[in-house]
Amino acid sequence: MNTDFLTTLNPPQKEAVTTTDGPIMVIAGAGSGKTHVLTCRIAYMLEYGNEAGEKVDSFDILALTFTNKAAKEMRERIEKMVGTEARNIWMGTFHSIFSRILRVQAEKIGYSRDFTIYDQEDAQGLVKTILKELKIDEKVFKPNYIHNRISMAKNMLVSASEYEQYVRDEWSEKTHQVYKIYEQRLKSANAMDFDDLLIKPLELFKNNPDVLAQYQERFRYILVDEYQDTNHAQYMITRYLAHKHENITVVGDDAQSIYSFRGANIQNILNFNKDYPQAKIIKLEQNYRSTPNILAVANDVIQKNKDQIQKTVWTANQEGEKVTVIRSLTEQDEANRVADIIRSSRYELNLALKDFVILYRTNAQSRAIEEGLRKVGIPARVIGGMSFYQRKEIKDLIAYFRVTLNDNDEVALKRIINYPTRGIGDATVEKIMQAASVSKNTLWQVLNNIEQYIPNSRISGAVQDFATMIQHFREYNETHDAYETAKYIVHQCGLFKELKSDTSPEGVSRIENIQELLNAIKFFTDDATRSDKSLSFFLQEVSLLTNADLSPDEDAVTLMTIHTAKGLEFPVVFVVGVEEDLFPSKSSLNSRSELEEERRLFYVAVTRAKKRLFLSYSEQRYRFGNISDSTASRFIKEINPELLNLEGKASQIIRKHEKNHQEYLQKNLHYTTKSMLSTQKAVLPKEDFNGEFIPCNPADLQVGMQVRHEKFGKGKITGLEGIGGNQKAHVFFNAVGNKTLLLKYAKLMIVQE
DNA sequence: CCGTTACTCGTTTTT
DNA sequence: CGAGTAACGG
Repeated sequence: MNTDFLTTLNPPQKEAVTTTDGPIMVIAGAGSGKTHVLTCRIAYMLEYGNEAGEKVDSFDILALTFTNKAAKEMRERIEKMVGTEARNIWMGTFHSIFSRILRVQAEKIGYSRDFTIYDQEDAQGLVKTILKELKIDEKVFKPNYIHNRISMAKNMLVSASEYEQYVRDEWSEKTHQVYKIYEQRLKSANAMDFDDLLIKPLELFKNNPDVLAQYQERFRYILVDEYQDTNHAQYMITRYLAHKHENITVVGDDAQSIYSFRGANIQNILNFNKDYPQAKIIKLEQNYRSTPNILAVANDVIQKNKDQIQKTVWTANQEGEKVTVIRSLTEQDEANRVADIIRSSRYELNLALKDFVILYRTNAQSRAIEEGLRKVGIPARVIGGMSFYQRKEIKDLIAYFRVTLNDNDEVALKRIINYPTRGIGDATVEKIMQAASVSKNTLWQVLNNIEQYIPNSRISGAVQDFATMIQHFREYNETHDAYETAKYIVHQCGLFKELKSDTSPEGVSRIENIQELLNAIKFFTDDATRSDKSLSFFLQEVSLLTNADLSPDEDAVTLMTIHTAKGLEFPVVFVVGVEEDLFPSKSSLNSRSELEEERRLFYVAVTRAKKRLFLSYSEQRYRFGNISDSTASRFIKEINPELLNLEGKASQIIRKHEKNHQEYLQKNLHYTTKSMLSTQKAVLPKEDFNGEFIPCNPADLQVGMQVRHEKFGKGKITGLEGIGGNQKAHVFFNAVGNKTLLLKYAKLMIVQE
């Protein structure tokens, strides 16, 4: 190990690294080398031991990070310093670490270890189902609002029954009603939502002192990064675990607390020394990232906030340029100007495209920017928004995996029971749910013995077939790894066939996405360092992925929300849409604390920049399809004007570098973005049929006959099925391909050869 | 039962 | 403008 690393640290950094024992709070200003300190600290403990001179075992360290990516990077850096010992450290997000622990301890809290994790969409879907069942108007009581209230309650450790005491209006009353059933349904689905991954460990610890003692002993050294964004449940977890040894280090910056909307409590960091009166507080105030100008802008704005820990972030870095404020007329204009500046300054500063980032307040803003970059041929990578694993086709396939592994997964089951369509409609699903709830049996039992619960039903055959198919998947999975099982399911469940028949650009891209998921699973199964190659384990990992975790390494400009950019740095940063009502967001103007959070968000945005920073606003912006006027954000007005350059000199620089850009385009002509895929629908070719349309008697139809349909034109019957009113014909139409028609309604005319 | 069409309503931010 | 839902016709 390189023993010189201590000399690379400034005095407070060194203190943060070498003070190994007892409670410590490190206030790490933006760009103060926090990650470096954390890595050195862990390496130091492993290499030199604690203050008593004992070596610290890598298995005894628990490090909680904000994203899985941060954990991965830190682990790699530690491994470079101390070797493979680094692999034993428990390092990851709260959610991933405790889902791991809950798998092992599942039986103790009444779950089985194959429990499913419901993401936001799944959880909201369940709330919606419950609202429907309770006949509560979901137009008024929106599922996402109700779910949000439930989630907040769970974060605050208020159970469904305890929630009753907070009922004071119609909203809280309905929330209470739904909350109770929501919890039951999660339980009977053997599922946990994101909040449960933090609450259930507390339940486990409370009811099993021996288990708590075991983990307290194991995690002798606890480290929590981004402590300013922990919520109450996370706070309680750390208190429980640290209670015995009190070797807890929390690292954070109150000025960067930006997640209160999901329950983060800034008081956790502001009150740390009340919880641990003997705590040592170390402030890292020297910034190594940004120019003095950029830092001055950040400080100007943040000092308007009342609630904060006193600190002075400063830098010894070289004087840079002024911060440029870009003012545009429209959002297209804004996008064009950003694109222009990128294509000129990349040559002027000799930067790669991935050195540029464009940050915005809301995901919806990415479109205009993407379009502007695409026009001049600059590749862009949009992080977040609809991420890969949230796409419909991916979620559909994953729902098949989920049902295969956990047959009580209600949400996943509903999603796939009739997709691709197999004749089990809403009405039938409703009946099945009813039967399960009345008989107090699981959904799976009902499905498997459908005749017993819903006798003489028309659709029992279809339901039985579905159940048998899932049963096959389950058996196959027992003897195969994740990739083999996934491939088997894709081809057997009908999804692949369904998508293959769709030849539109979106259909093709869906097939590609399915293929990409299979590749990801293959990559997972081929990973030699993994011991568990089951589909179950793959799913567990996938459900906890975050935006920041997906990082293909092509050279492209990055677009993301400011929230996603937390913890990152870029040579050149554009903050776009710095307008009143957008940033600060309109909905934050009701309270001082919400406005202060917006200001912290602005602080985070500004402090991502190393060399150059642009703040951009437009005088007009599309909102809900209408153009509306906007003005510069109050945050811009809070900056000392001397730090700002109000007019960029974009145009001259562009002319100077236009030739370089043209050469670049020549070399990269193949470049396209996904957003270029057109969404146009297939247009039916006009047919030269002018005769009178006379529908035939369905009984006269035979396989192989040429027929004509009023809308679809000419086709050939490829199959007939069903009897009486339920008779269907499969017809291959020249214009639109295969269709299944219910002959009760569809009129066909026999074409005489 | 299924697909198409007409309307409504919304944007914070995410593990 | 676009996603998502209700209503309807085949």
